[in-house]
Amino acid sequence: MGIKEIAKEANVSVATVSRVLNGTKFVSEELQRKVLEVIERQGYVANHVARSMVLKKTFTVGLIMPVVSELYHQMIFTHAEFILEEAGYKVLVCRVKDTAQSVQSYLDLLLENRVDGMILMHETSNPKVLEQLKKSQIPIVLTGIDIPGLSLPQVRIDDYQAAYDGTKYLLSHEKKRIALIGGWGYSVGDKRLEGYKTALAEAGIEFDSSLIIPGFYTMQSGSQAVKLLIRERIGFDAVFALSDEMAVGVMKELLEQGKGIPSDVAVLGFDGIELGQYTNPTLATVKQPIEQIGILAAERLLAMLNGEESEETLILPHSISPGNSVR
Amino acid sequence: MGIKEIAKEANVSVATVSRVLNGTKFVSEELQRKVLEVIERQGYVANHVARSMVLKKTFTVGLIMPVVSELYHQMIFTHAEFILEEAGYKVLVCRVKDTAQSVQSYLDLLLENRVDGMILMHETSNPKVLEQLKKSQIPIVLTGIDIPGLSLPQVRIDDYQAAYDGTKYLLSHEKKRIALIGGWGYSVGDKRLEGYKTALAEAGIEFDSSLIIPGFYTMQSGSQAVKLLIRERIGFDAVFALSDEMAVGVMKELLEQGKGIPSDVAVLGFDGIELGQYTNPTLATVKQPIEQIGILAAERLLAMLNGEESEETLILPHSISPGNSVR
DNA sequence: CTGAAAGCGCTTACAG
DNA sequence: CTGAAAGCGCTTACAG
Repeated sequence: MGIKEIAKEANVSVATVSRVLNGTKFVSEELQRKVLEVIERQGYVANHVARSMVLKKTFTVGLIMPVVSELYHQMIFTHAEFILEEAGYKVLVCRVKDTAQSVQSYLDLLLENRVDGMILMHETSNPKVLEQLKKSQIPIVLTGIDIPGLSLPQVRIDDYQAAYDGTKYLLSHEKKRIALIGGWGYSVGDKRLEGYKTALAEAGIEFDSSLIIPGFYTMQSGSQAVKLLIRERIGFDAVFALSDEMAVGVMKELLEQGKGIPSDVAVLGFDGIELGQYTNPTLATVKQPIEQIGILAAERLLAMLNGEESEETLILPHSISPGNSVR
Repeated sequence: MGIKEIAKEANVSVATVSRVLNGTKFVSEELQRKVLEVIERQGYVANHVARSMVLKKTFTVGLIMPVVSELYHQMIFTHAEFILEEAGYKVLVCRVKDTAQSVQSYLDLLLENRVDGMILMHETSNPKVLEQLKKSQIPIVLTGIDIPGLSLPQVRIDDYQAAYDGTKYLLSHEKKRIALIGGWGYSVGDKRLEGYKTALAEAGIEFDSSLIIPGFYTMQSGSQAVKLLIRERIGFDAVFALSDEMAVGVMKELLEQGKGIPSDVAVLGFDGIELGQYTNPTLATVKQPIEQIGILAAERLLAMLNGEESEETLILPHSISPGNSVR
């Protein structure tokens, strides 16, 4: 079953078995053949948990991500995983369902399981978690998020600028009453709100807080936001949803309420997931370089896993992706 | 750093530290307090890989799933994970990108990492893999799939019947030329094809193989299937896409080609993911009990992890979920 | 090139 | 109730 049995049956030492298994040292062809033969015949399966214990390395990376904007996060994960897997790492995914408390427990979980590094895609302001992150012994890269005051490397876009550009885009289409749907109280959302405000101010349009609607970055919450706007009789000629998934919900609800898109209401999304090209109408959106974010986050982590230091923030370019929802 | 340091500092044995850590045996309040104090002060983090080695249990479940029909598989994963997590298990996700070879290597990976059990959502016909699955020492439950000849427990719907019912539904809406898009050569797809054929035969409609289009269960491939049908001038008044994601691609392409849905072409999906209610028009679909599949698969696995035997196949009921894409 | 032995950080019979 | 010690399945200096 174990290396010991293999060794005995092949008439060699466990050291030799270990060496042919890992190719760490030269082993004579004869012994190699003998060992391999026994391994094959016995159907021996190496025990990586024992291996991890002595190496103090699990070849596992922890990934903490929120359960909203699934298509966006999933795509980042997909690209990051591809790189990590190629480098011999597996990934332990933690999907944060609810509150900050949950980030805490996932962090503990990953640490107890001795992941070699972490990709963090979920913001938190929990001071205890922040403290833990700060004195983390393992490399961590923040992906798509910014946790101010933490000197960890980041890979993301400039959310302020992106929202500013998105808002400008809507303004350039003669929109005056732009509802903004997003999650407030977090760094990313708040920065985007600032970008929106700045663009409005520059256009000489007064900020109206009744147009700022809280959303949970799900299709359903996009739909609810529109319901709210209409129920409260808040006039609006555009919706800027801070995730494409919310935008999908927004469009569905608008159509259901008999509104034309974009004739009555223009809709602009955020993220640039594939789905936006398959909706009817197609979705204009502020596009994040999703693939690049995933790849670069993984590569950055790998570099750190290989001993490189990094605190650098990598800001990737966003762009406006046109669609029939804004015209 | 380790339990040994904690023990020394608290003036107790490592056994005692282990006991208060795990609550496995009664420890006097005084020692307990002392140990806890040191643990807290030192910020000790338990090492679960060492723990796993001696316990021969990793509290990890492996999940092998395809990278297509992501929203469907993701939802099953979501529900299964919820149950598993509650029971103290974490899950190691393997997302199969390409061929059968890849299932093989993921299987090896999971076995080497000593997962306690596995949920398999990806079909395979690779004989070596089949052999490995057959003599698996750990519990495995097949989820949403059927691998004939393997006496492993399954949780899924009756794919034959579901496709039969879906086809009947389209037929009852006076559709005569129903294109079927799916993946052939696999158990699930082939069964659905049989259901389709039977329904057609019962309705006295001759089977036309030019209406059977291969697809990869992605939005893009749904779109391509429609392009193919139109390019080849194959007349059709309905499309039965064997995943909702393909159906979304189908609808997008139909609209783009100026076809009315359902006036010119009715579209029926398969799976019943949330997105179908957010498309325009809303998607009629053959609905799988996704939540139940996920939950029951996880519960079944947990039961086996607790020593229960099971080879039972659990067939869950499907249903037709109406939508404006079929009227 | 190969092997004996120590050690990775825990858990748990076994004694006391 | 508590502790000394063996052992989980590996890797790797250290000798030879």
